[in-house]
This record gives sequence, structure tokens and C-alpha cells, in this order.
Amino acid sequence: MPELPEVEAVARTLRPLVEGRRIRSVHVLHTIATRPQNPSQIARLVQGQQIKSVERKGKYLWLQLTQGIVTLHFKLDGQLLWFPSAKKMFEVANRKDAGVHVDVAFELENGILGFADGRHFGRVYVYKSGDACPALAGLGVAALSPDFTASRLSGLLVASRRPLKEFLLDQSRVAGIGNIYSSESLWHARLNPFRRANSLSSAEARRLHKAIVSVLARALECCLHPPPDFRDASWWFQGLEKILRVYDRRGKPCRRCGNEIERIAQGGRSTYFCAHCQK
DNA sequence: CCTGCTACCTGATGGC
DNA sequence: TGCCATCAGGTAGCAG
Repeated sequence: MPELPEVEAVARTLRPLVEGRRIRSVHVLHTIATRPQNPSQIARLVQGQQIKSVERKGKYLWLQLTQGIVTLHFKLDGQLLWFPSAKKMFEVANRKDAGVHVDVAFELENGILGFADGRHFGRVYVYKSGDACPALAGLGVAALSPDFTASRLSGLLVASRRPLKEFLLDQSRVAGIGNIYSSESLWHARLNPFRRANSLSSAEARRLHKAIVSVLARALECCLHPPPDFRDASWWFQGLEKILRVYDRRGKPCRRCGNEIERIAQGGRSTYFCAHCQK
């Protein structure tokens, strides 16, 4: 559930399911998801603890325990699954025919929370506190948080000479924007992805801020209707293509000016944009 | 410090 | 149909 809106929708769906529950045990089924932390280390820190809350910053999700945290990062394809019992989970998980790859399972009083990722990119780590997690500590201002203001964005832009597209993907500056919503935000702001961050006028910076906020908010609404269904391993976010204006539209007409949408590579990732109306 | 490149995995898709 | 190349919503780590 890659970018901020998807992870936020997951967080909201997860809260009523796990908040206040106790973690009876942890099963690490694929150690690649937790390496270099080992299963016994994880079990020792987590088992028996209560989940006080579910938190999110950028694309990171974490379970706040009585003491310590469990961070979850879904990378490209990771997802959460919910099973009524360990028995039910092992009936479908990690069998050749089923296509359900649970890497880590948390056994709670009311069911099993599985972290699943067939590609094994996603990661689950345990820390004694939020401050002890370097990845969380390195995140910049959270997009959609009250701190993410136009002037805050403007200050960050001025300090960077990177192309706008790469600037937006840098989680240490603004946390939560990924490859889809960076292209979308630049299209809405009518800004060319090659423009240097520090070349923007203050009016352009405000335009970009407004575009980011509206793109993420709209995507979140979409991600909540319908909300994630952890009981269905084949479930995925629906209908996002309806709200996307440029992403994955190479060769199609720009919805603003009719010019052909281009796809180019920046920093090894695809950028979609309209060369005619994004200046 | 900053930037650019590679690696990490697996599965789906498209061109020939 | 088969095969190979390319692509995928992300980030850590490393070299320069």
C-alpha cells in the first residue's frame, strides 16, 4: 500500500482491530522481512505487550506498544491480512498453491494480524522506542500534517537544486509522496518535473503545496471507499485510476490541453507529464 | 553534506 | 506459443 493515502487508509482500518489488544506471540515465517533482527529478539521485545495505538508517518506504519514499537513498511506490494485463528492462517498461508505469503504474523487475543508480501520487499522491525528507529527519525515533514504548510514547503524547495520530481520523492524532506502522487501533484501544479526545486517562485511553491494536499486528500478519500479488506488476500485499492490525471497515461491526451502525455525516466523511475502545459 | 547508482525480490506484461 | 526484456505504487547502502 505504497504511498501516504494508502497507508493512512490501512492505519484507520487497523485501529479498531488491534488497539488495546495484547500480542500473545509473534511468528516470523520469512526472516528476510525482519533481518538483521532475529525472531527471538523480536519475540522477546514484543510478546505479551499491549498495542496502545497505531501510528503513521509518511509511508511508515507502526504499532505503539506499552514499551517499544513495531514498524511496518509495505514497500511496493506488502499488505496486511487478518485471520480468525492461527489454524485458518496456516490453511492458506505459505502454501505453493495459495499465493498468500505471510512473512510475519502477530497472534492477538481476537485473531491473527499477518504482514504479507509475496515479493519480500516489505519490512517489519522492532525498537525500544520511536527515537531508536533511524528510518522514522530521518523522515521529513509529514505531508497532510498541520506542519506541512506552503511556507514550510517553500523553505525546503529553496534549499534544494534537485529536479522537482526527485525532490518530491525524497522522504527526508517531505514524507509520504511516492511515484504516482509526485507526477500527479506536478501535473496539477502545472510544473515541469525537470525544474530545479530552488527555481520556483513563491506563487509556484504555493501552487505545488496546494496540489500536493489536494491530490493526497482526494486519493485518501478514494482509498477509504471502499476501505481495505484485510480478510481478502486478493483485495487491493480500487478506482484510483479514476482520479489519476497523468500517471500511466503515456501517449494519451493531456486532460487539460490535449497534448500527448510523455513518460520519461528520472532517478531510475517513471515520470509522466505534459510538456505543453507543465512549465 | 549532496547526488546518482545498484541491489533487493517476484510476477505480470509486451514485443518479437 | 515461447522466450526474453522490461516494468512495478520503495528505500538502504555505497561511491564519488
